[in-house]
Amino acid sequence: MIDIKKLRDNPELVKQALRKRGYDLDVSLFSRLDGSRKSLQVDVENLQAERKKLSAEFGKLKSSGDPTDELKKIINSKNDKLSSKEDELQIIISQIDSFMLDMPNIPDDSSPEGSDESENVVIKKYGKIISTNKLDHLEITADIDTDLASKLAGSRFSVLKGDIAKLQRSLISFMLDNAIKNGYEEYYVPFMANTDSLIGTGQLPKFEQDLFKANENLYLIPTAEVPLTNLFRDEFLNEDDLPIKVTSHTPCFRSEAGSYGKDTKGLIRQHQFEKIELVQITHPDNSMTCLNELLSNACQILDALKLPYQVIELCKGDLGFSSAKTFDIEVWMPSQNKYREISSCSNFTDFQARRANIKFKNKDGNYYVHTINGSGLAAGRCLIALLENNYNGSDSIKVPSCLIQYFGSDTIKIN
RNA sequence: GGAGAGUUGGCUGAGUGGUCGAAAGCGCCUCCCUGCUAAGGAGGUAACUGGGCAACUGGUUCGAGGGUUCGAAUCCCUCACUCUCCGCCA
Repeated sequence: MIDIKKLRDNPELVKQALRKRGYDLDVSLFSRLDGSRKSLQVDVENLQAERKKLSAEFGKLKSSGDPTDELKKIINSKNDKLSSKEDELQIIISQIDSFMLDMPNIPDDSSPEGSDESENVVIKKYGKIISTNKLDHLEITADIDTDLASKLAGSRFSVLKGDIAKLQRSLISFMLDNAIKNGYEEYYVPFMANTDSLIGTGQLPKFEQDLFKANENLYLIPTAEVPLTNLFRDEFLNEDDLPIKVTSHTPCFRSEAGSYGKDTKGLIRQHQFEKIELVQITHPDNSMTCLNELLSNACQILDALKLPYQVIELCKGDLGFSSAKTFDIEVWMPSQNKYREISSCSNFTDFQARRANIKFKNKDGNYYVHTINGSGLAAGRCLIALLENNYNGSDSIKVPSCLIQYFGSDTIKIN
């Protein structure tokens, strides 16, 4: 949620900033709503103040034994007026609330201009593309079984067997240990989240169709960003404790509504996948520095795995709903002959902090923190990148040296 | 699943119809004292929000939502959550 004061004071400025990400802000609707809010609120508060005074008088009359009938009549008629005004005000306020909740974050000035992904900017390339392998991960190993998964659950699920399952587990352990080494505290969290949490991080109310709903108030998490960030919801944090760095490995669940026909084969786009998430709760003064640190924390994984990748900076038009600035890390997928997203590292500035009410106090006042997060990394996609890049073309896959201590061997034999 | 207790400020916790946005303690801030530190003393310190250039001045909020009442942290109803005991269970 953006600062409503900013919107009141500079609606045109906000409108222009949001236009760059393709959002058309209805300024006249907002000023109409906010105008009615203002006059109604003044009326309501005046009536409330009057009632307070009259009720106190009533109490005095009552205790001195004087008649109260006349005053009661006056108060009652004021109350009638008050409650109808209150109802009107309530309606306007809830309209303003949903207006604000539907509005995306304002892009950071430093994000490149552009209207869609074609205008994203490559800012770093790492590693040499050496694999000439054309086989995809399903063709390389039979131990990734999507047919079996469809018997169990349906399309967009997978069953991993034997060394492949173990390799994914090794990746997860390596990534977590790396995060811990970088100062993140590991958490184990619920894989379901309530609506307040999902509103806090920005998935609700706008993107309900992307989530799996378990019951009236519970959803499967689409990313550990949700539980990790909401650990701090409605908290006052210690300014000296910032930045707070936390991490967790969780499965992530996405309905992938609207992605029919996209990435239908293999593990690229699944309803359920494993991910290590990095989250930082930062001081607003240095959140961009923290974002760069988090980005390099994520890149370290691919460096260690020796997988070719590139980092791109999203242009304003391609930013996610809650983000002010985003770097995507894309790993080389030989079978597709292109880079695919394996992490998205974003600075949400105070957007999530406002929704989730995460603040710190110092002697000058109360301030919203900034929130930063990114995958470090998506384990499923990392697994297939590893298989495809490290396949020897016939019968084995090389295990990178950083994983050997977890996996227990330097090669995977395949049939 | 059964029975009971609870949810109050940054934290602990008192408060059963008006004098309560709320005692006390902790924490924090300012000052005094002290060679330094510790201890001690004085004062200050909830959040959100409206109006106003400002000084300032209103309103809301005691888990959430309804109700009773001139007036609700306090009484009634519904719901959520937490804890304890019993049952069941990985």
